Amino acid sequence: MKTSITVAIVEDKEPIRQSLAILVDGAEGFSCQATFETAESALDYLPDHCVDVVLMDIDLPGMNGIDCVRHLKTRCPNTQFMMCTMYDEDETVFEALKAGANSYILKRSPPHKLLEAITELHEGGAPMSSTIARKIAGSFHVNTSAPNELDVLTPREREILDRLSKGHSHKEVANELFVSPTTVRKHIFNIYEKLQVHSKVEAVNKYLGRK
Amino acid sequence: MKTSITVAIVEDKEPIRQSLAILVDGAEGFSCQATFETAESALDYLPDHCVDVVLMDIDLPGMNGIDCVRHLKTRCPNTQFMMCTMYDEDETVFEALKAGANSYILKRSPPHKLLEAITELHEGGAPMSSTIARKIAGSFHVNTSAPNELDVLTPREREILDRLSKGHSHKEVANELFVSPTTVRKHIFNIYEKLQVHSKVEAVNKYLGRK
DNA sequence: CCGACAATACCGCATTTGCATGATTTTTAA
DNA sequence: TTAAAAATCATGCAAATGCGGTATTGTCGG
Repeated sequence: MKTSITVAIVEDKEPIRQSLAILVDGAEGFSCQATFETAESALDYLPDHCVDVVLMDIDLPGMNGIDCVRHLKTRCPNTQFMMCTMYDEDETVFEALKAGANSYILKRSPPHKLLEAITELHEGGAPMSSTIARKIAGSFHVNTSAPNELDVLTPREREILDRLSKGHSHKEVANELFVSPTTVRKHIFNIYEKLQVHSKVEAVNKYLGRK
Repeated sequence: MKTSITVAIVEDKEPIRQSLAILVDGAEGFSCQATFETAESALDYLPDHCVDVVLMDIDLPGMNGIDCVRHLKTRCPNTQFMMCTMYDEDETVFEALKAGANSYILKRSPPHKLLEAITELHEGGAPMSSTIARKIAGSFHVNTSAPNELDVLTPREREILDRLSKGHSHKEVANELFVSPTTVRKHIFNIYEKLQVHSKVEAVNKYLGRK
């Protein structure tokens, strides 16, 4: 007989917490080990009683679910965290992933989907509600049709800018490329003109695509 | 009667292409509009005959599937691209997402899963094979247990570093903060010592968390 | 109370950098 | 083939920067 997936639930609203617990505990192969009303109580208990999966609400009184995950993840590295919330705002999603969550599903998902997701999470997947998954995938997309400012630079200029971006000085770049420092300075001057900037930091910011 | 999801397939290996086409065309609600052996032939045909979903192999002779997506995405903005490949290497996955793919599944997925994924993709989801999804989610994770180098900085130093990161000079920062330029220089000097760097660009790189 | 630290400020020096002007050679594109 | 663009190098100046030392004031924890 294979052992059940152990689950904990962090959710402040009584009825939801109860029904989640009943759903999990009633299903074959799942075992609800603990439920918490607050992030603080979860932080108190879970580090000493690690479970396989934690269902974490985000909108909690006091500490929110994301910060709770951030703290727990370091103490329970083998626990998987499933954010379980009403909202699908961009920032919340990405903050949760940064904090260490491996799954993000909306509460409106039907019960059987939730159990499926828990299983998938435990088996090494990262189940996401479809709108969330689309957001995440889309966040990588870079619009190639929008002409990149850097296109106006020549390959040589990009080469030099790349080394500047690593913190190298005029002289260092000159040595690396086996050219005169004055040549490098000339290139940098040209780069500044093309990018409409007046210092290394500004140029590097544009190069690395941060505003 | 609702219309079928129109599909195109780009896959160089004959048997796989055939069986995918048969699978898609044979299923209720799906219609395989075209199949291609190469990225080039797909680029030639698809812009004038946009479909709902394209199943794209990555490892193609000539142009690879990722570059093919990059080009097609701008011409068929409403088409969804599903990368469909044997491998799950990190770089490939992220390059595909950057190129505009919304889904990435491994060929070893069973047929019914593939059809499910096409439907989910068409309905606004971003179906991923579980190992892929985990990679993507994990790519956001920042290890908070590793003490942040920036923690050694005082609030004032961070304030100054933040302005430096925007490309401001000593003097500008001094004016913004209503302190003497020499004070700012002293702070910067201290920052350099704490972060073990020797130039603005290096300091800003550390501040913005880019190596 | 005292020591540690943060924030403020100044002086000075050598180097780096931003900006201007000009020139030669090679490569690329029209 | 001819013109434009890119890459190379030089000279010079003024300002910005990196590095070192020193000093005053205020805050905070032991």
